[in-house]
Amino acid sequence: MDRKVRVRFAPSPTGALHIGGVRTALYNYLFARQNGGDMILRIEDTDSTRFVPGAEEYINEALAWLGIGIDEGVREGGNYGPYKQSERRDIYRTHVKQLLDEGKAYIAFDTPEELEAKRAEVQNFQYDASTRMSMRNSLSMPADEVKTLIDNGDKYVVRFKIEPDINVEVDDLIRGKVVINSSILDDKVLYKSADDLPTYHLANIVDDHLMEVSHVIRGEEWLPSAPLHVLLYEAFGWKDTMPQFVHLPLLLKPTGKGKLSKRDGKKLGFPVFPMEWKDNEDVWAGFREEGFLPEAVVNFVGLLGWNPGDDREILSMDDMIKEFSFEHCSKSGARFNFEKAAWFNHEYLINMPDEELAELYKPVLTENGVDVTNYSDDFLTKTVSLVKGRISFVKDLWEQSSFFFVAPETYAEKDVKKRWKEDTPAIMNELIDVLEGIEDFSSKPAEEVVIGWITEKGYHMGNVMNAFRLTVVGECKGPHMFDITELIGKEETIKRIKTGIEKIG
RNA sequence: GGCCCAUUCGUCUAUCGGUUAGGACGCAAGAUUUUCAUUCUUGAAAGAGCAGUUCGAUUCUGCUAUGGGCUACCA
Repeated sequence: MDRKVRVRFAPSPTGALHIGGVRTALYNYLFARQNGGDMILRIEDTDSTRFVPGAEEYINEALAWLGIGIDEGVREGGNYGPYKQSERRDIYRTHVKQLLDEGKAYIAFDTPEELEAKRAEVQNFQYDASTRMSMRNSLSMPADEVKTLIDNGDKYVVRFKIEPDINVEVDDLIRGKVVINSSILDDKVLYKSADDLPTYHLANIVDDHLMEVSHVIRGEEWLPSAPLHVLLYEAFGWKDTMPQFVHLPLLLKPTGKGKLSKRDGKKLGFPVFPMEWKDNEDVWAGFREEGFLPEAVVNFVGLLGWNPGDDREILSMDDMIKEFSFEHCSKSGARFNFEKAAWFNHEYLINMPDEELAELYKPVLTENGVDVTNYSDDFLTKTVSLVKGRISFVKDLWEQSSFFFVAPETYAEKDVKKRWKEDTPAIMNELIDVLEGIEDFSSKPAEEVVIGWITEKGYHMGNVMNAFRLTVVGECKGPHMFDITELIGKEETIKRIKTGIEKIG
Protein backbone atom coordinates (compact mmCIF):
# COMPACT_ATOMS: atom_id res chain seq x y z
CA MET A 1 0.00 0.00 0.00
CA ASP A 2 2.61 2.46 -1.03
CA ARG A 3 1.11 5.83 -1.57
CA LYS A 4 2.45 9.23 -2.33
CA VAL A 5 3.89 11.08 0.61
CA ARG A 6 1.68 14.04 1.42
CA VAL A 7 2.16 15.96 4.63
CA ARG A 8 0.60 19.04 6.04
CA PHE A 9 1.50 21.80 8.40
CA ALA A 10 -1.73 23.00 9.92
CA PRO A 11 -1.35 26.02 12.16
CA SER A 12 -4.22 27.93 13.59
CA PRO A 13 -4.02 31.67 12.93
CA THR A 14 -4.23 32.72 16.55
CA GLY A 15 -0.90 34.53 16.69
CA ALA A 16 2.66 34.44 15.48
CA LEU A 17 4.22 31.19 14.41
CA HIS A 18 6.14 29.98 17.42
CA ILE A 19 9.61 28.44 17.09
CA GLY A 20 8.15 25.05 18.05
CA GLY A 21 5.74 25.40 15.16
CA VAL A 22 8.66 26.26 12.95
CA ARG A 23 10.28 22.97 13.83
CA THR A 24 7.09 21.01 13.13
CA ALA A 25 6.80 22.74 9.76
CA LEU A 26 10.47 22.06 9.06
CA TYR A 27 10.24 18.32 9.79
CA ASN A 28 7.16 18.06 7.61
CA TYR A 29 8.99 19.85 4.84
CA LEU A 30 12.15 17.74 5.17
CA PHE A 31 10.16 14.54 5.06
CA ALA A 32 8.11 15.69 2.07
CA ARG A 33 11.17 16.75 0.07
CA GLN A 34 13.11 13.63 0.96
CA ASN A 35 10.33 11.48 -0.41
CA GLY A 36 9.36 13.57 -3.39
CA GLY A 37 6.06 14.29 -1.68
CA ASP A 38 3.80 17.27 -1.27
CA MET A 39 3.84 19.83 1.52
CA ILE A 40 0.45 21.30 2.33
CA LEU A 41 -0.21 24.41 4.40
CA ARG A 42 -3.69 24.27 5.85
CA ILE A 43 -5.11 27.09 7.93
CA GLU A 44 -7.12 25.74 10.84
CA ASP A 45 -9.35 28.63 11.74
CA THR A 46 -12.24 26.76 13.28
CA ASP A 47 -12.21 28.82 16.43
CA SER A 48 -13.87 32.02 15.34
CA THR A 49 -13.31 33.58 18.75
CA ARG A 50 -9.54 33.32 18.62
CA PHE A 51 -8.87 34.61 15.14
CA VAL A 52 -6.03 37.13 15.02
CA PRO A 53 -5.70 39.45 12.02
CA GLY A 54 -2.34 39.23 10.31
CA ALA A 55 -1.46 35.84 11.73
CA GLU A 56 -1.94 34.01 8.45
CA GLU A 57 0.23 36.49 6.58
CA TYR A 58 2.84 36.15 9.29
CA ILE A 59 2.91 32.37 8.90
CA ASN A 60 3.37 32.64 5.16
CA GLU A 61 6.12 35.20 5.44
CA ALA A 62 7.95 33.33 8.17
CA LEU A 63 7.98 30.06 6.25
CA ALA A 64 9.18 31.86 3.14
CA TRP A 65 11.99 33.57 5.06
CA LEU A 66 13.12 30.24 6.47
CA GLY A 67 13.06 28.56 3.09
CA ILE A 68 10.32 26.11 4.00
CA GLY A 69 8.51 25.74 0.72
CA ILE A 70 4.81 25.06 0.41
CA ASP A 71 3.36 23.10 -2.50
CA GLU A 72 -0.32 23.48 -1.76
CA GLY A 73 -2.12 26.08 0.28
CA VAL A 74 -4.31 29.13 0.34
CA ARG A 75 -1.79 31.13 -1.69
CA GLU A 76 -0.32 28.30 -3.72
CA GLY A 77 -3.59 26.70 -4.69
CA GLY A 78 -3.90 22.97 -5.40
CA ASN A 79 -6.40 20.26 -6.24
CA TYR A 80 -7.58 19.63 -2.72
CA GLY A 81 -8.80 23.06 -1.69
CA PRO A 82 -10.05 25.15 -0.13
CA TYR A 83 -7.09 25.12 2.23
CA LYS A 84 -8.72 27.24 4.87
CA GLN A 85 -11.08 25.40 7.14
CA SER A 86 -13.55 28.24 7.51
CA GLU A 87 -14.20 27.86 3.79
CA ARG A 88 -14.99 24.17 4.06
CA ARG A 89 -18.20 24.37 6.04
CA ASP A 90 -20.25 22.39 3.51
CA ILE A 91 -17.80 19.55 3.60
CA TYR A 92 -17.90 19.32 7.38
CA ARG A 93 -21.66 19.57 7.52
CA THR A 94 -21.98 16.62 5.15
CA HIS A 95 -19.64 14.53 7.23
CA VAL A 96 -21.26 15.44 10.52
CA LYS A 97 -24.60 14.46 9.05
CA GLN A 98 -23.17 11.13 7.97
CA LEU A 99 -22.09 10.28 11.52
CA LEU A 100 -25.44 11.46 12.85
CA ASP A 101 -27.38 9.35 10.36
CA GLU A 102 -25.31 6.31 11.19
CA GLY A 103 -25.84 6.77 14.91
CA LYS A 104 -22.15 7.39 15.55
CA ALA A 105 -22.74 10.86 16.84
CA TYR A 106 -25.56 12.67 18.57
CA ILE A 107 -26.90 16.14 19.18
CA ALA A 108 -26.42 17.71 22.63
CA PHE A 109 -28.12 20.80 24.01
CA ASP A 110 -26.22 21.25 27.25
CA THR A 111 -25.01 24.81 27.41
CA PRO A 112 -21.44 25.66 28.37
CA GLU A 113 -22.82 27.05 31.62
CA GLU A 114 -24.64 23.83 32.40
CA LEU A 115 -21.55 21.80 31.73
CA GLU A 116 -19.47 24.06 33.91
CA ALA A 117 -21.95 23.67 36.72
CA LYS A 118 -21.92 19.92 36.26
CA ARG A 119 -18.14 19.82 36.46
CA ALA A 120 -18.17 21.89 39.61
CA GLU A 121 -20.76 19.60 41.13
CA VAL A 122 -19.41 16.21 40.10
CA GLN A 123 -15.74 15.56 40.58
CA ASN A 124 -14.00 14.36 37.42
CA PHE A 125 -17.18 14.66 35.44
CA GLN A 126 -16.81 13.35 31.93
CA TYR A 127 -19.39 13.46 29.14
CA ASP A 128 -19.28 9.82 28.06
CA ALA A 129 -21.17 6.53 27.91
CA SER A 130 -21.64 6.50 31.67
CA THR A 131 -23.15 9.97 31.89
CA ARG A 132 -24.63 10.90 28.54
CA MET A 133 -28.08 9.48 29.30
CA SER A 134 -28.46 11.92 32.16
CA MET A 135 -27.64 14.88 29.97
CA ARG A 136 -29.76 16.81 27.50
CA ASN A 137 -29.15 15.19 24.15
CA SER A 138 -30.76 13.32 21.30
CA LEU A 139 -30.00 10.03 23.00
CA SER A 140 -31.77 10.89 26.23
CA MET A 141 -34.62 12.99 24.85
CA PRO A 142 -37.63 12.10 22.70
CA ALA A 143 -37.11 12.71 18.99
CA ASP A 144 -39.89 15.27 18.69
CA GLU A 145 -38.48 17.31 21.53
CA VAL A 146 -35.10 17.33 19.85
CA LYS A 147 -36.70 18.48 16.64
CA THR A 148 -38.61 21.23 18.42
CA LEU A 149 -35.47 22.56 20.04
CA ILE A 150 -33.60 22.59 16.76
CA ASP A 151 -36.49 24.25 14.95
CA ASN A 152 -36.58 26.76 17.76
CA GLY A 153 -33.04 27.72 16.92
CA ASP A 154 -31.59 26.41 20.18
CA LYS A 155 -27.83 26.15 19.98
CA TYR A 156 -26.49 22.65 20.06
CA VAL A 157 -23.33 20.69 19.46
CA VAL A 158 -22.74 17.33 17.86
CA ARG A 159 -20.85 14.88 20.02
CA PHE A 160 -18.99 11.77 18.97
CA LYS A 161 -20.54 8.70 20.55
CA ILE A 162 -17.62 6.75 21.87
CA GLU A 163 -18.18 3.09 22.73
CA PRO A 164 -16.69 2.32 26.13
CA ASP A 165 -13.98 -0.17 26.97
CA ILE A 166 -12.37 -0.59 23.60
CA ASN A 167 -8.60 -0.75 23.45
CA VAL A 168 -7.55 1.73 20.82
CA GLU A 169 -4.15 1.30 19.27
CA VAL A 170 -2.15 4.20 17.88
CA ASP A 171 0.90 3.42 15.84
CA ASP A 172 3.48 6.18 16.10
CA LEU A 173 6.65 6.27 14.05
CA ILE A 174 8.67 7.73 16.92
CA ARG A 175 7.03 6.11 19.94
CA GLY A 176 5.82 2.79 18.64
CA LYS A 177 2.43 1.43 19.66
CA VAL A 178 0.43 3.34 22.21
CA VAL A 179 -2.69 1.64 23.54
CA ILE A 180 -5.37 3.38 25.49
CA ASN A 181 -8.86 2.40 26.61
CA SER A 182 -11.75 4.28 25.04
CA SER A 183 -13.48 4.62 28.43
CA ILE A 184 -11.14 7.43 29.40
CA LEU A 185 -12.16 9.39 26.31
CA ASP A 186 -15.10 11.74 26.48
CA ASP A 187 -17.74 12.23 23.83
CA LYS A 188 -15.86 14.97 22.05
CA VAL A 189 -17.66 17.88 20.50
CA LEU A 190 -17.30 17.62 16.73
CA TYR A 191 -19.46 20.50 15.61
CA LYS A 192 -20.93 23.68 17.04
CA SER A 193 -24.17 25.03 15.60
CA ALA A 194 -23.43 28.41 17.15
CA ASP A 195 -20.86 29.28 14.50
CA ASP A 196 -21.59 26.44 12.09
CA LEU A 197 -18.02 25.20 12.40
CA PRO A 198 -16.48 21.89 13.37
CA THR A 199 -13.93 21.54 16.14
CA TYR A 200 -10.33 20.66 15.44
CA HIS A 201 -10.85 16.93 15.74
CA LEU A 202 -13.53 16.55 13.10
CA ALA A 203 -12.06 19.07 10.68
CA ASN A 204 -8.63 17.56 11.03
CA ILE A 205 -9.70 14.02 10.23
CA VAL A 206 -11.97 14.99 7.37
CA ASP A 207 -9.36 17.24 5.79
CA ASP A 208 -6.46 14.86 6.21
CA HIS A 209 -8.53 12.17 4.57
CA LEU A 210 -9.84 14.31 1.73
CA MET A 211 -6.41 15.83 1.12
CA GLU A 212 -4.92 12.34 1.04
CA VAL A 213 -2.43 13.10 3.75
CA SER A 214 -0.10 10.15 4.27
CA HIS A 215 1.75 11.24 7.40
CA VAL A 216 0.52 13.38 10.23
CA ILE A 217 3.61 14.95 11.78
CA ARG A 218 2.68 17.12 14.73
CA GLY A 219 3.57 18.06 18.29
CA GLU A 220 3.34 15.69 21.21
CA GLU A 221 0.46 17.67 22.67
CA TRP A 222 -1.72 15.79 20.21
CA LEU A 223 -0.76 12.33 21.37
CA PRO A 224 -3.59 12.08 23.94
CA SER A 225 -6.19 12.79 21.29
CA ALA A 226 -4.69 10.47 18.69
CA PRO A 227 -6.88 7.54 19.84
CA LEU A 228 -9.92 9.72 19.30
CA HIS A 229 -8.69 10.42 15.80
CA VAL A 230 -8.22 6.72 15.13
CA LEU A 231 -11.79 6.12 16.28
CA LEU A 232 -13.00 8.85 13.93
CA TYR A 233 -11.21 7.30 10.96
CA GLU A 234 -12.90 4.03 11.86
CA ALA A 235 -16.29 5.67 12.20
CA PHE A 236 -15.98 7.13 8.72
CA GLY A 237 -14.74 3.84 7.32
CA TRP A 238 -11.37 5.28 6.39
CA LYS A 239 -9.23 3.02 8.53
CA ASP A 240 -7.42 1.59 5.50
CA THR A 241 -6.10 4.95 4.39
CA MET A 242 -5.52 6.39 7.81
CA PRO A 243 -2.32 8.44 7.82
CA GLN A 244 0.75 7.36 9.70
CA PHE A 245 1.08 9.28 12.98
CA VAL A 246 4.28 10.92 14.13
CA HIS A 247 4.31 12.86 17.39
CA LEU A 248 7.27 15.14 17.94
CA PRO A 249 8.64 15.92 21.40
CA LEU A 250 8.03 19.43 22.66
CA LEU A 251 10.37 22.38 22.95
CA LEU A 252 10.93 23.28 26.59
CA LYS A 253 11.84 26.47 28.40
CA PRO A 254 15.61 27.14 28.66
CA THR A 255 15.29 27.18 32.43
CA GLY A 256 12.59 26.18 34.80
CA LYS A 257 9.54 24.16 34.00
CA GLY A 258 7.13 23.78 31.17
CA LYS A 259 7.09 24.14 27.46
CA LEU A 260 8.53 27.15 25.73
CA SER A 261 6.17 30.12 25.63
CA LYS A 262 6.34 33.56 24.13
CA ARG A 263 6.75 35.04 27.60
CA ASP A 264 10.04 33.18 28.01
CA GLY A 265 11.62 35.10 25.19
CA LYS A 266 10.73 38.37 26.78
CA LYS A 267 11.92 37.27 30.19
CA LEU A 268 15.23 35.80 29.09
CA GLY A 269 15.97 38.22 26.30
CA PHE A 270 15.89 36.13 23.18
CA PRO A 271 13.35 35.58 20.43
CA VAL A 272 10.90 32.71 20.26
CA PHE A 273 9.39 33.91 17.00
CA PRO A 274 11.07 33.74 13.60
CA MET A 275 10.23 37.35 12.90
CA GLU A 276 9.08 40.31 14.89
CA TRP A 277 5.45 40.15 15.95
CA LYS A 278 3.27 42.93 17.25
CA ASP A 279 0.50 42.12 19.71
CA ASN A 280 -2.11 44.58 20.81
CA GLU A 281 0.26 46.13 23.28
CA ASP A 282 3.50 44.25 22.89
CA VAL A 283 6.28 43.88 20.39
CA TRP A 284 7.92 40.47 20.35
CA ALA A 285 11.46 40.08 19.09
CA GLY A 286 12.13 37.88 16.08
CA PHE A 287 15.16 35.85 15.08
CA ARG A 288 15.32 37.78 11.86
CA GLU A 289 15.41 41.18 13.56
CA GLU A 290 17.96 39.95 16.09
CA GLY A 291 20.35 39.30 13.25
CA PHE A 292 19.92 35.57 12.74
CA LEU A 293 20.43 34.12 9.31
CA PRO A 294 17.54 31.91 8.23
CA GLU A 295 19.98 29.09 7.44
CA ALA A 296 21.27 29.19 11.00
CA VAL A 297 17.78 29.15 12.48
CA VAL A 298 16.79 26.20 10.32
CA ASN A 299 19.97 24.34 11.23
CA PHE A 300 19.62 24.99 14.94
CA VAL A 301 15.93 24.21 15.14
CA GLY A 302 16.37 21.13 12.98
CA LEU A 303 18.83 19.68 15.47
CA LEU A 304 16.49 20.23 18.41
CA GLY A 305 15.05 16.76 18.61
CA TRP A 306 16.72 15.20 15.62
CA ASN A 307 20.29 14.34 14.64
CA PRO A 308 21.89 12.84 11.56
CA GLY A 309 23.22 9.89 13.53
CA ASP A 310 26.79 11.14 13.69
CA ASP A 311 28.74 14.16 14.94
CA ARG A 312 27.86 16.58 12.16
CA GLU A 313 26.18 19.75 13.34
CA ILE A 314 26.47 22.22 10.51
CA LEU A 315 23.85 21.01 8.08
CA SER A 316 22.22 22.84 5.22
CA MET A 317 18.59 22.39 4.32
CA ASP A 318 19.67 20.02 1.55
CA ASP A 319 21.82 18.02 3.97
CA MET A 320 18.88 17.67 6.30
CA ILE A 321 16.53 16.66 3.51
CA LYS A 322 18.97 13.89 2.67
CA GLU A 323 19.61 12.72 6.21
CA PHE A 324 16.28 13.21 7.94
CA SER A 325 14.66 10.23 9.55
CA PHE A 326 12.18 9.60 12.34
CA GLU A 327 14.44 6.91 13.78
CA HIS A 328 16.83 9.66 14.79
CA CYS A 329 14.17 11.82 16.36
CA SER A 330 14.36 11.87 20.12
CA LYS A 331 11.42 11.00 22.32
CA SER A 332 11.92 13.59 25.02
CA GLY A 333 11.49 17.34 25.01
CA ALA A 334 14.43 19.55 24.11
CA ARG A 335 15.42 22.68 25.97
CA PHE A 336 15.85 25.73 23.87
CA ASN A 337 19.36 27.14 24.36
CA PHE A 338 20.14 30.60 23.10
CA GLU A 339 23.94 30.30 23.40
CA LYS A 340 24.00 27.43 21.01
CA ALA A 341 21.69 29.21 18.61
CA ALA A 342 24.12 32.14 18.62
CA TRP A 343 27.01 29.79 17.91
CA PHE A 344 25.22 28.42 14.85
CA ASN A 345 24.74 31.94 13.60
CA HIS A 346 28.44 32.64 14.17
CA GLU A 347 29.35 29.60 12.08
CA TYR A 348 27.13 30.68 9.22
CA LEU A 349 28.42 34.24 9.38
CA ILE A 350 32.11 33.32 9.18
CA ASN A 351 31.48 30.89 6.35
CA MET A 352 29.60 33.44 4.31
CA PRO A 353 31.54 35.20 1.55
CA ASP A 354 32.98 38.50 2.85
CA GLU A 355 31.24 40.42 0.07
CA GLU A 356 27.84 39.19 1.26
CA LEU A 357 28.62 39.97 4.87
CA ALA A 358 29.72 43.44 3.86
CA GLU A 359 26.32 43.95 2.22
CA LEU A 360 24.56 42.92 5.42
CA TYR A 361 26.79 45.32 7.35
CA LYS A 362 25.77 48.38 5.34
CA PRO A 363 22.43 49.01 7.06
CA VAL A 364 24.11 48.63 10.45
CA LEU A 365 26.70 51.23 9.45
CA THR A 366 24.00 53.60 8.33
CA GLU A 367 22.21 53.13 11.64
CA ASN A 368 25.40 54.17 13.38
CA GLY A 369 25.66 57.35 11.39
CA VAL A 370 28.21 56.20 8.84
CA ASP A 371 27.70 57.34 5.27
CA VAL A 372 28.45 54.11 3.45
CA THR A 373 28.81 55.86 0.12
CA ASN A 374 32.14 57.18 1.41
CA TYR A 375 33.54 53.67 1.44
CA SER A 376 34.29 51.28 -1.36
CA ASP A 377 32.92 47.76 -1.34
CA ASP A 378 36.53 46.63 -1.21
CA PHE A 379 37.12 48.60 1.99
CA LEU A 380 33.99 47.15 3.58
CA THR A 381 34.83 43.64 2.50
CA LYS A 382 38.32 43.86 3.98
CA THR A 383 37.02 45.35 7.21
CA VAL A 384 34.51 42.58 7.59
CA SER A 385 37.08 39.89 6.86
CA LEU A 386 39.31 41.18 9.65
CA VAL A 387 36.70 41.06 12.39
CA LYS A 388 34.10 38.49 11.42
CA GLY A 389 35.67 35.79 13.57
CA ARG A 390 34.71 37.79 16.64
CA ILE A 391 30.99 38.09 16.10
CA SER A 392 27.83 36.07 16.41
CA PHE A 393 25.50 38.61 14.84
CA VAL A 394 25.83 41.12 12.05
CA LYS A 395 25.09 43.97 14.41
CA ASP A 396 28.13 42.97 16.54
CA LEU A 397 30.31 44.05 13.62
CA TRP A 398 29.96 47.66 14.67
CA GLU A 399 31.42 47.13 18.11
CA GLN A 400 34.31 45.25 16.56
CA SER A 401 35.08 47.60 13.71
CA SER A 402 33.73 51.09 14.45
CA PHE A 403 37.33 52.40 14.57
CA PHE A 404 37.68 51.75 10.86
CA PHE A 405 35.06 54.44 10.32
CA VAL A 406 35.35 56.86 13.20
CA ALA A 407 38.36 58.00 15.24
CA PRO A 408 38.22 57.27 18.98
CA GLU A 409 36.94 60.07 21.16
CA THR A 410 37.70 58.48 24.47
CA TYR A 411 40.46 56.14 25.53
CA ALA A 412 39.98 53.10 27.74
CA GLU A 413 41.14 54.10 31.19
CA LYS A 414 42.44 50.68 32.10
CA ASP A 415 44.61 50.48 28.98
CA VAL A 416 45.89 54.03 29.36
CA LYS A 417 46.97 53.25 32.89
CA LYS A 418 48.80 50.16 31.74
CA ARG A 419 50.39 51.34 28.50
CA TRP A 420 50.67 55.14 28.54
CA LYS A 421 53.92 55.99 30.36
CA GLU A 422 55.63 59.28 30.96
CA ASP A 423 57.85 58.96 27.92
CA THR A 424 55.08 57.73 25.64
CA PRO A 425 54.17 61.09 24.05
CA ALA A 426 57.79 61.56 22.96
CA ILE A 427 57.96 58.06 21.51
CA MET A 428 54.64 58.58 19.73
CA ASN A 429 56.01 61.75 18.16
CA GLU A 430 59.00 59.73 16.97
CA LEU A 431 56.59 57.13 15.61
CA ILE A 432 54.85 59.83 13.60
CA ASP A 433 58.17 60.69 11.95
CA VAL A 434 58.83 57.03 11.23
CA LEU A 435 55.39 56.60 9.67
CA GLU A 436 55.78 59.75 7.59
CA GLY A 437 58.80 58.19 5.96
CA ILE A 438 57.08 55.00 4.90
CA GLU A 439 56.41 54.81 1.15
CA ASP A 440 54.36 51.64 0.96
CA PHE A 441 51.86 51.89 3.81
CA SER A 442 50.40 48.41 3.32
CA SER A 443 50.45 46.03 6.26
CA LYS A 444 53.65 44.00 5.80
CA PRO A 445 56.11 46.71 4.69
CA ALA A 446 54.84 49.21 7.25
CA GLU A 447 55.15 46.61 9.98
CA GLU A 448 58.76 45.86 9.03
CA VAL A 449 59.75 49.49 9.25
CA VAL A 450 58.04 50.16 12.57
CA ILE A 451 59.25 46.95 14.22
CA GLY A 452 62.74 47.67 12.91
CA TRP A 453 62.64 51.12 14.49
CA ILE A 454 61.40 49.83 17.87
CA THR A 455 64.09 47.14 17.92
CA GLU A 456 66.82 49.51 16.89
CA LYS A 457 65.90 52.00 19.62
CA GLY A 458 65.53 49.22 22.15
CA TYR A 459 62.02 50.31 23.09
CA HIS A 460 59.58 48.03 24.85
CA MET A 461 57.64 46.37 22.08
CA GLY A 462 54.43 45.86 24.05
CA ASN A 463 54.29 49.37 25.42
CA VAL A 464 54.97 51.13 22.15
CA MET A 465 52.64 49.02 20.07
CA ASN A 466 49.83 49.24 22.60
CA ALA A 467 50.19 52.98 23.00
CA PHE A 468 50.04 53.17 19.22
CA ARG A 469 46.91 51.01 19.26
CA LEU A 470 45.39 53.13 21.97
CA THR A 471 45.58 56.26 19.84
CA VAL A 472 44.19 54.56 16.75
CA VAL A 473 41.54 52.26 18.24
CA GLY A 474 40.83 53.85 21.61
CA GLU A 475 41.54 50.68 23.53
CA CYS A 476 43.72 47.61 23.41
CA LYS A 477 41.65 45.43 21.16
CA GLY A 478 41.14 44.64 17.53
CA PRO A 479 42.90 42.90 14.68
CA HIS A 480 46.53 43.13 13.67
CA MET A 481 47.67 46.77 14.04
CA PHE A 482 49.09 47.20 10.56
CA ASP A 483 46.04 45.66 8.92
CA ILE A 484 44.11 48.48 10.53
CA THR A 485 46.52 51.23 9.50
CA GLU A 486 46.66 49.94 5.94
CA LEU A 487 42.90 50.33 5.67
CA ILE A 488 42.53 53.72 7.31
CA GLY A 489 45.66 55.08 5.60
CA LYS A 490 48.74 57.03 6.57
CA GLU A 491 47.11 60.40 6.93
CA GLU A 492 44.33 59.23 9.24
CA THR A 493 46.76 57.10 11.27
CA ILE A 494 49.06 60.04 11.98
CA LYS A 495 46.14 62.32 12.72
CA ARG A 496 44.89 59.89 15.33
CA ILE A 497 48.26 59.59 16.97
CA LYS A 498 48.47 63.37 17.24
CA THR A 499 44.99 63.57 18.72
CA GLY A 500 45.90 60.83 21.12
CA ILE A 501 48.98 62.61 22.36
CA GLU A 502 46.93 65.72 22.92
CA LYS A 503 44.02 64.08 24.66
CA ILE A 504 45.79 61.50 26.77
CA GLY A 505 48.64 63.83 27.58
C1' G B 1 -7.07 13.85 40.76
C1' G B 2 -7.21 10.63 36.05
C1' C B 3 -4.76 9.13 31.48
C1' C B 4 -0.58 9.20 28.22
C1' C B 5 4.62 10.15 27.04
C1' A B 6 9.50 10.59 28.55
C1' U B 7 14.41 10.28 31.72
C1' U B 8 22.91 9.84 29.25
C1' C B 9 27.66 15.72 31.25
C1' G B 10 24.57 22.55 33.03
C1' U B 11 22.33 22.32 27.65
C1' C B 12 21.68 19.63 22.61
C1' U B 13 22.95 14.71 21.73
C1' A B 14 25.83 9.60 19.99
C1' U B 15 25.54 4.47 21.72
C1' C B 16 20.55 0.18 18.77
C1' G B 17 23.71 -6.14 25.52
C1' G B 18 30.27 -6.27 25.96
C1' U B 19 33.14 1.31 24.68
C1' U B 20 38.59 4.27 29.02
C1' A B 21 30.21 6.13 27.61
C1' G B 22 31.89 9.81 22.02
C1' G B 23 30.85 14.83 19.91
C1' A B 24 28.99 19.98 20.16
C1' C B 25 27.58 24.61 22.99
C1' G B 26 28.96 26.81 27.41
C1' C B 27 32.77 26.82 31.34
C1' A B 28 38.11 26.45 33.17
C1' A B 29 43.42 26.08 32.27
C1' G B 30 47.66 26.24 29.08
C1' A B 31 49.99 27.55 24.34
C1' U B 32 50.07 31.31 20.56
C1' U B 33 49.75 36.87 19.94
C1' U B 34 52.72 43.75 20.17
C1' U B 35 46.38 44.13 22.41
C1' C B 36 41.59 42.02 22.55
C1' A B 37 39.64 38.22 20.03
C1' U B 38 40.53 34.08 16.98
C1' U B 39 43.07 29.48 16.66
C1' C B 40 45.23 25.15 18.92
C1' U B 41 45.82 21.82 23.12
C1' U B 42 44.07 20.10 27.64
C1' G B 43 40.58 19.71 31.63
C1' A B 44 36.15 19.42 34.75
C1' A B 45 31.35 17.42 33.59
C1' A B 46 26.46 12.18 32.55
C1' G B 47 23.66 6.84 32.32
C1' A B 48 17.45 9.42 38.29
C1' G B 49 16.88 5.38 42.17
C1' C B 50 15.76 0.26 43.36
C1' A B 51 14.79 -4.58 41.89
C1' G B 52 14.84 -8.29 38.03
C1' U B 53 16.35 -10.87 33.12
C1' U B 54 21.45 -12.06 31.47
C1' C B 55 27.97 -14.71 31.69
C1' G B 56 27.44 -9.31 31.07
C1' A B 57 23.32 -3.97 31.29
C1' U B 58 23.12 3.11 29.77
C1' U B 59 20.77 -0.30 26.35
C1' C B 60 15.45 -5.32 27.94
C1' U B 61 11.29 -5.73 32.06
C1' G B 62 8.89 -3.92 36.55
C1' C B 63 8.34 -0.46 40.49
C1' U B 64 9.50 4.36 42.54
C1' A B 65 10.97 9.28 41.73
C1' U B 66 11.25 13.33 38.58
C1' G B 67 9.96 16.05 34.17
C1' G B 68 6.45 16.92 30.29
C1' G B 69 1.70 16.71 27.82
C1' C B 70 -3.56 16.09 27.79
C1' U B 71 -7.95 16.17 30.60
C1' A B 72 -12.73 22.85 26.75
C1' C B 73 -18.59 24.22 22.36
C1' C B 74 -8.89 26.02 21.95
C1' A B 75 -5.93 24.33 18.60
